[in-house]
Amino acid sequence: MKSQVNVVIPPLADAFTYEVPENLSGVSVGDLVEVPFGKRKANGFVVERLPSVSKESAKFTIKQIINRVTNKPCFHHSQLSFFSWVADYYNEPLANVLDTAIPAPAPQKFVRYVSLINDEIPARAGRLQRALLAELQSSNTPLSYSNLLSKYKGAGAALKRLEEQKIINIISEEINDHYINHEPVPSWAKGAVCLNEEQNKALSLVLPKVTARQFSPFLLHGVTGSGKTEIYIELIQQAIKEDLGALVVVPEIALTPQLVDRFRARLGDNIAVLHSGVNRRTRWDSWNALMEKRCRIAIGARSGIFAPVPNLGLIVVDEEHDHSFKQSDGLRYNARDLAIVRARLEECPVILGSATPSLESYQNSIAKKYKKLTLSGNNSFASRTSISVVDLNAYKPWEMPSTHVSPPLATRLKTTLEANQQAFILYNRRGFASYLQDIHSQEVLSCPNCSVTYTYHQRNNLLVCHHCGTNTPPPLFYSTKQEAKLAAEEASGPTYILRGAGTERISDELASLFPDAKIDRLDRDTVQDIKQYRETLSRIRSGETQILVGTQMIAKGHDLPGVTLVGVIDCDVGLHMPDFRASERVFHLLTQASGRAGRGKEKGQVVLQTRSPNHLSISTTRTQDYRSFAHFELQNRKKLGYPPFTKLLRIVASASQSEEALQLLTHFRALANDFKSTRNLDLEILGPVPAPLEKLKTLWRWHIVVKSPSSSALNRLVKLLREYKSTKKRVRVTFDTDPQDML
DNA sequence: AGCACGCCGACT
DNA sequence: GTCGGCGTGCTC
Repeated sequence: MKSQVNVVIPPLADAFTYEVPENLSGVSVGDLVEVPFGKRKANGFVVERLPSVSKESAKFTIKQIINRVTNKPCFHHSQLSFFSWVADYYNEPLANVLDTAIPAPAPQKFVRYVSLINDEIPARAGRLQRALLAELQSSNTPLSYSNLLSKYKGAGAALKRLEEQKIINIISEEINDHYINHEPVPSWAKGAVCLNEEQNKALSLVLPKVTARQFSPFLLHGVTGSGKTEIYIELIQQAIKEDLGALVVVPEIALTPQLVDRFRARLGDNIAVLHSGVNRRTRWDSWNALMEKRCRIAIGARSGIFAPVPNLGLIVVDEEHDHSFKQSDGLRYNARDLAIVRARLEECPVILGSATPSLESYQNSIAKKYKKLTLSGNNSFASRTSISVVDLNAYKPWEMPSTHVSPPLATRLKTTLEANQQAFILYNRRGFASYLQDIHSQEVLSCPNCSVTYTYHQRNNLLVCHHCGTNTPPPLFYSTKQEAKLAAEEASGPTYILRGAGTERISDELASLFPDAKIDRLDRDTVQDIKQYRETLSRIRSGETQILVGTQMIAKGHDLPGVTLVGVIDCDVGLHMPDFRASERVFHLLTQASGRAGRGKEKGQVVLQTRSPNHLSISTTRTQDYRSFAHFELQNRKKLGYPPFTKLLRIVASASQSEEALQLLTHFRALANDFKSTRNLDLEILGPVPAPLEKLKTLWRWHIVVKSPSSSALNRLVKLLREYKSTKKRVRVTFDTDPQDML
């Protein structure tokens, strides 16, 4: 009897029924299959085996699956409830969730070995055959086919003949262990671990939950260097002992070889690493090793939350405050939030760890939804690092050693360099100048496709749009007002002057202040991929770089003992963004950056330059007072009805004709109002208004923001509005559940 | 997402 | 007369 299965095909929402042909009777849930689909072929995931063959429906004839794309399933049946939850919560087709979660299959790879099965040398054997047999006889293990081929010219035919004569055996073996790291674990990562009292206490609260296989969420609030990683490792060891798996999710940028080495040193090769720098083959092997329990620990970036670890004993989300856990296109999921959901479904403990917890998680710990664990590190960081705030309002321009470096920062840089120590200089803006402005008309040069100004980049002498990448050579411009005024007297027309700054400019200023220092830069312009990023960091580690200038990329949790000074050129960057999370972001950034100072033997120093020294984000960074920051900011959020006290839904419509986008959203607004009053729901509907980035890549954008204490009310609203989505094809609509930013 | 169908304007 | 623009609808 032929069986039937339901198949979902990205990006479609419906499931389609297919018949399983007899030669593919092994097809089961989790398989990726090729199916005939209309007049073409498509790939889809088998999500259901139908209990009995449904009676032939008149609506369509059921077609047969053509083939399996992979020879084993891509996910476990037990993962489906999680995938379905995700699909429902974010209102995306299940097929798209699977498409996002599951890595692209890599073709199978085989290695061939040749072994001797008969010692007799056939009389008719030629010189080549005899040579090959001699080589095989002298070896007591099978030899690599490809090695023989490269060593003996034309060996292929000879080996084939010998195989036919049953003198030798050629065996194929699948290679699927690319996930294993063969590099030796560096010695610094090894060494005995001794947990302090605080760590032991935290451990003792989580361990029983691992053993009991019980859902319980923890917030591990541990300052920089307080030993969070050691706790994770201890817990994972316990999980492994009990034959359970473990899943660790960290921000891509924090997933360094150093971090992985620390895990490897203690947990051996039982680890699959998943991040964007891993090639397709290795990623696929890792996925399958986890599927088949050859490997029990997954450590990955955002999409690692989907890793197929059976019998989960623990989920860890490190640096849980990080915004990169939210995917900002396609399936807009948040890996940190999904960690909680998955832990609940799998019934295991989950730890969210951070030195600066997100206000969402912190509020959950106050509300006793999460159990709070605290590592104060015995205040080692606080006592070893001094943070000072420099009020830029107190200096006249001519008192500044350079435009953006204040006297206190310059002094500390000088002593740091003299002591042969290293400095991080944070300026969270790329490029050389933020914009070019005409001194007569005040006109600012901006991108033709987006509603943002062009940024001037000196390295390639181009005006660049940071949103769509458009670039163009700059017109004639001047660096200072004096120059510009002088030039304006001689010529008519616009006279452009550079305004604002970026890391490129800061790097320049430092080079003229400290001509002998080795200065490096770390931002999206200098590192295009993970490899370059790591190279830049290793130049710091080796001591080659003395001053590293960079954007927020330099703030992530690396342990760089030589860095004793962290300077922030302008803390106010990002403070006045039209976003209710601006204060929180700045606080996180400043605190994380401060944490880079003094991780080694020497005492650390942090210099925060600002024009608003009394701003909460800056004053609490100086006093290292997370608690005060969180409580003040939570009060604000409560007053204004923002998360964590409400849930948000953001609806963005974009179109080449601005009015069309607005029209659709006006219609949506009416539908939402209707929905609200007929169902008597607590929804606050804001907009439509132009999105803060009103024009992006030639499209005009409008948005609606809906606030509600009930996420299910928002979810139902999206389901209702999606029905209408298809009516206007010229307008693109995206629904963002729990948006991280409003741009 | 593809791919086809079908209905209107502009041209070898 | 056709060619081709894209709006609409369907795919087991």
